Amino acid sequence: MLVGMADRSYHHGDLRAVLLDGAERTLADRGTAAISLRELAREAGVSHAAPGRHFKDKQALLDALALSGFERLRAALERCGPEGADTETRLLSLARAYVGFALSHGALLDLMYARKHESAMSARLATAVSDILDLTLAPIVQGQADGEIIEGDPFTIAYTVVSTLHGLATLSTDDTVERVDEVLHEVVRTLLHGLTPR
Amino acid sequence: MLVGMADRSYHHGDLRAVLLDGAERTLADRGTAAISLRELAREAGVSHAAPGRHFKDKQALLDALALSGFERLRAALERCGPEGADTETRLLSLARAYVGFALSHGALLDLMYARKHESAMSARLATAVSDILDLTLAPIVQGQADGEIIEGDPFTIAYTVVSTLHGLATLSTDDTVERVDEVLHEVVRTLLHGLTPR
DNA sequence: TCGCAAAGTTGTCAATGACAACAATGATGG
DNA sequence: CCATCATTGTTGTCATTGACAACTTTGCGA
Repeated sequence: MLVGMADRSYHHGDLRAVLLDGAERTLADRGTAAISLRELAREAGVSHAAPGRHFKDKQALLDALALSGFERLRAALERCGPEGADTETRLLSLARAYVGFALSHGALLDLMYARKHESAMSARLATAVSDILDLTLAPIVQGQADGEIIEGDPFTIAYTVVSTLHGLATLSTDDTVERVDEVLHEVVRTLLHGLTPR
Repeated sequence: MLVGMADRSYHHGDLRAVLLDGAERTLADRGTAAISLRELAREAGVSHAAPGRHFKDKQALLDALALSGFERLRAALERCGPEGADTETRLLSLARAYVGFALSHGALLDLMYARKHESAMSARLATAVSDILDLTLAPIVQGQADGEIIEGDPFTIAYTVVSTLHGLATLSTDDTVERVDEVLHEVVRTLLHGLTPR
């Protein structure tokens, strides 16, 4: 039985990652409150105190999970970026990626933006949020260079865009994918052209 | 000692409300995980099982708290509405109220939109969200009637506006009030006039 | 190879949420 | 007026949990 090296001796070798995986699964289908260090330990085939070697706290594990979420969200946003395209295409692509992440990792997104992280970790999380902001900054600056986006502090504009995407992603939970994509188009259109008649 | 009728006999008379108040205080300064039914009971001067008479579950208490949050948010949005004003003024007012709520009740807002409520309660919460949406629908419809807002499904437009406000409110936690108000203006301006040059 | 740090183990403790069985209270209707 | 009975609170108990302390195994590097 080489399956997943189920029978290791003493040293697990990969416990930290296994704990994070298990925590994310529990988070996704039973919520944050259902995450139990002891249960994760049992599932990993390890003693109840073993998780303590990798996470000083339950909160430390949640923080690590949040950080991992930010890294994956950033990767998804980076991956989706057609750099050469026009501003509308780029924004639509970003919006789809963000909302897509929210739809498939809703509970994780909640955790990522939860206002309860440890102070030591919150600096790293702030950096992670800032990285996300930077990813939307690029299309804005490019758009301004091309004359497709109005003048103004690009940081503020990017913040506006991220706010909108994040709000949309947060609210897009119960609706169907079709409905979400419809609203998503409208949101990007509004961002670019506004609500007032031209 | 008549202070707060500290010595009632057997029947507390107001336990449910006291528990909710205590839970909200704990939520605000120590986070959701720190809410303990037993601790709330102790603070209320009541036995450890008494909360069970009012909330079948810890989750039931959290759900009730979320619902109360939605009611207060709705009240704040209703209260702020200068009905006669132009669209920009109304939207700015709504945005200030929403972000103001987020700044003073951040953890509660997280709880309100947390993806983990009981199915029985989630219907009521969905209604609460829908009520909020309705409040932004009014200015949109009015704006359309006045020719200040473009044609189009007012529900979709309102959804867009709420998304933006909610995203802004969610992200406006660490920043200073001045910064928030600056971004808030930019967001409303963008909503109305768009990011592309005219 | 010796020593030591990393990683895992057992044992324990107080706190918690949930539940069951019981008691006090006060409202209602006969 | 008072018997009944639902409401609300109480005590007792249990399994689970997070945290910690003390100890062991492992493997790496000086």
